[in-house]
Amino acid sequence: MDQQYRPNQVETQAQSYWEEQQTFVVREEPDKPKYYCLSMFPYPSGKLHMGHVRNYTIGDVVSRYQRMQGKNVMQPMGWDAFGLPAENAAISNRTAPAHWTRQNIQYMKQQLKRLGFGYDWERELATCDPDYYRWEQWFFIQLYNKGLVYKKNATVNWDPVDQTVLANEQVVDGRGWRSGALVEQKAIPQWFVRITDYADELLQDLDQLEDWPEQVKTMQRNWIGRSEGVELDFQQEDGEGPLRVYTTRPDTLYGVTYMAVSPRHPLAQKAAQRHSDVAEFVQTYANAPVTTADLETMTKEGVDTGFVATHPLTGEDVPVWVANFVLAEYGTGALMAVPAHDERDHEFARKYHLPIRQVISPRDGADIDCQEAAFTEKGLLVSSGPYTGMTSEEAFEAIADKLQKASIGERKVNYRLRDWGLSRQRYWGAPIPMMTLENGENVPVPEDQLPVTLPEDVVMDGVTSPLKSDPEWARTEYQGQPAFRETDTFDTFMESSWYYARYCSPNYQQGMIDPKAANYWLPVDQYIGGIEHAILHLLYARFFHKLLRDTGLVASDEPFKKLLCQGMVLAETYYRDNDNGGKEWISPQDVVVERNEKGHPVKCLHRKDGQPVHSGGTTKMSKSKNNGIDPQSIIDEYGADTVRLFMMFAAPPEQSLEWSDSALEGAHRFLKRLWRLVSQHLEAGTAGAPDVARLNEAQKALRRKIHQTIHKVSDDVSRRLTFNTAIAAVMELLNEVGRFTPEGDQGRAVVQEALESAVLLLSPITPHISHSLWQALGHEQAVVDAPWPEADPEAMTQDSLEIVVQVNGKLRSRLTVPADIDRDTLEKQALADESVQRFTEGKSVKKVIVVPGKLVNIVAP
RNA sequence: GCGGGAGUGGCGGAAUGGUAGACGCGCCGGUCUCAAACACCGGUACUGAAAGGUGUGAGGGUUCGAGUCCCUCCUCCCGCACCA
Repeated sequence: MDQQYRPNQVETQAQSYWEEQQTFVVREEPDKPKYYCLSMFPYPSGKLHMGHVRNYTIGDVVSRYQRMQGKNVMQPMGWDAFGLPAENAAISNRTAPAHWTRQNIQYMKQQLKRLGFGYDWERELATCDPDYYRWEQWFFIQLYNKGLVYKKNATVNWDPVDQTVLANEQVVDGRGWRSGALVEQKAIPQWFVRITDYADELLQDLDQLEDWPEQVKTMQRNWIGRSEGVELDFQQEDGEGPLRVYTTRPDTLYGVTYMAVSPRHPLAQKAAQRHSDVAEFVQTYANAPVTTADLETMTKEGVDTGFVATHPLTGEDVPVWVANFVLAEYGTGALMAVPAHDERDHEFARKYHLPIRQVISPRDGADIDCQEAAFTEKGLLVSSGPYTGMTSEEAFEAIADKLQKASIGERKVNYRLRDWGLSRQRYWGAPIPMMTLENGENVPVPEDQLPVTLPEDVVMDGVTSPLKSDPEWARTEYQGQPAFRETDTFDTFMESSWYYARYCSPNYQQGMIDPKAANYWLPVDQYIGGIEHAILHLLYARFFHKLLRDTGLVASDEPFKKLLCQGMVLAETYYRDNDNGGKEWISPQDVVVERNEKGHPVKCLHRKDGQPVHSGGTTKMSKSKNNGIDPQSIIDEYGADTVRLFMMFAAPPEQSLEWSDSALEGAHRFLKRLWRLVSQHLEAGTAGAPDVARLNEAQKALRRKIHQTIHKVSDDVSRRLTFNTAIAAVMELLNEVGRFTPEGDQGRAVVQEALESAVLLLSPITPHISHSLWQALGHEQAVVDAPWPEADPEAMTQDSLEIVVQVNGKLRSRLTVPADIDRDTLEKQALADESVQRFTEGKSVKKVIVVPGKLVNIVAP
């Protein structure tokens, strides 16, 4: 074999083998256990970034491992092709979004192939293809016919200069990113799907997802935000009937000292007509930022409407305020404020000198001062009329009953989750298949007219969607009468909510999903993607799966059995101060770090001019900080295996990963070392399997290490998904091989076994070099088709063990003892140990704790 | 603001309640070389001559034993519904 490791040659060779053999093309094989491994598909933004490389390497490692387990593995890939960036690129490059997108797909596909990922490319799909989105349109109509879709007014960011709707991302400090105009809120009719109908099931079924990270499930639970409370009326003369509020704490009803409504609440609007200060306030917040984050970080402000409401139990007058922190969309858009027992109400009451009335006291009788701070726990009722003395729980029931009997309130389950708004006023998306008749009635596009195709040959002016600026596109007919097409397109989350199911039968023409294929492959066994998708994408996909199930298209309840959320890819940042007070960011690849003799960094210099630069800390790779590393240049220089190995070794998958040029070189060095060890071994030809009975101690020890490594790596790769520790274990094995002197046939045989094991264990991570080395080690069958090695328990057994001896939990000695030592003997030996006695001298031994095979702890206080 | 994470040598990280720092990077020393690069071998938490002592963001607690579990706090990161 070649003495030198030439990654380019090795990788081309392996890749053409897979291509010729169609290694990764799969179909349903009912007799074989299936494994569906899915990585979140990329948005075709131009070229792969390091985050993609990380995501897809993890998926490929899992897939190749499962394949070696004998599974029928499907690993598909496709393109989340609709979205805002294509429109922006189209404007600046003067190309049509479709053209730009398809060009990017072509380039990125070739990059993915260069990285050696084992995808079944016959299943490739792009969401911008009419063959894909036609089924989405079809499905939307099914939902419409089931009554799960409805139209209502909802607000959007409106740029009054460009006369266009802006995405939240396009609003910077309350202004349109292009025009700079102050953004307004505008209510327009939009389509919604009733995800709240499924809120309870989406919540309940989280318990089924045993192999999802607990943190993701917790985030989804909180996002759905189920709460049990009471909706009740405060009589009110000035509005359109009583003022209805929702509360989870009816036990605090006697502590209500004011009411607060959202600036968009009808009562606020009414008060605005009468009082100029209210009008001004409502006006200010009508155009206020819409994101929840902005809303909730604003300082809490309000104004008295001058209206009063009547307390349903005491009959007292309660003032009604308008407050900026009341969410129009949650509950009834109005709340009863109990400043003594709610922190936000408390802060607001203190600011506007509203009364604070304590009605709950702590169960343990502790002294509290509600004027100083809100007491938000449940407890015992005080100053609450007939309910005084009850517990919060008792009072909840009693007060709810009372309100219900008087027909002024009822128990109500509320969700923080809101229905999913599907409409986007943009061009580059799937057209919503609806029409409006001249009488204003909305009707779905008849099925035989699907798909409603998006025209692709368009010119973007940067302001108006081509669908909206061309009146001819919308003009159509419905049963002989004139009709107008919906010019809004779908939220791109629609496409990414069911792509995993379409991969099972990507070319199926008779329907959305071929049930036979879907029920073989689904659910996805392992799903991998960024943590940033923990809530929205993953919740929408779970919802869609239940919709698919209820339409009879899939049989399972949940789409993704096991979930892995990988961390971000970070890199060091460097900068120099500009003349104009800004910062000039310098690529980490242009910076040399000088170190002192202890290896501590002392200064950072620019590679080109040798002048110092400042270190700006480690952050997510981004254009703005100029700290992105292009994967392509790294692949060109070191090869795909080195990049894959580095990515898997530098951090466990859930954590963020810091880019490091020298660690990358370390990964490359390791592969060169592996290559050299194999090539040195093969100078004397291949060797057969060792004869276990004839091994000497050193050979037995190396063989023990081999099987311990197989055991550890198997667990790391399959159960823990900690590829970093798996690689570390193989490195340890190779370090031992390097120290080992092969003597005779048996010595060479053990080395052969060690090298073969290392190649097999690494093959999911570095498949190309493994392909070559496996061949060189004398195998006809390609490594990709080889089975995963099994650890031999016999080889792992040890005759003697090292036991740690502690005195009062501190390490004092180590004993080498026979593996089958009994407890008493071990205890005696530990107590007799010289360095143990130094610490137990003059003390009485109270207790001895023995952890078999591990440690002895002597308690002698 | 709310919700979810994370904090361990000079750096990335390991330690699945039981030896803190595996493995790698960096650095130091050595071998090879005319020399350099590559490669290989050895060392490397801090402190101390040694015995030992001290160390996992800060403070408290549970335990024979805590980086790991619990409470309070600090810092950083992610998400917040029209970025994907």
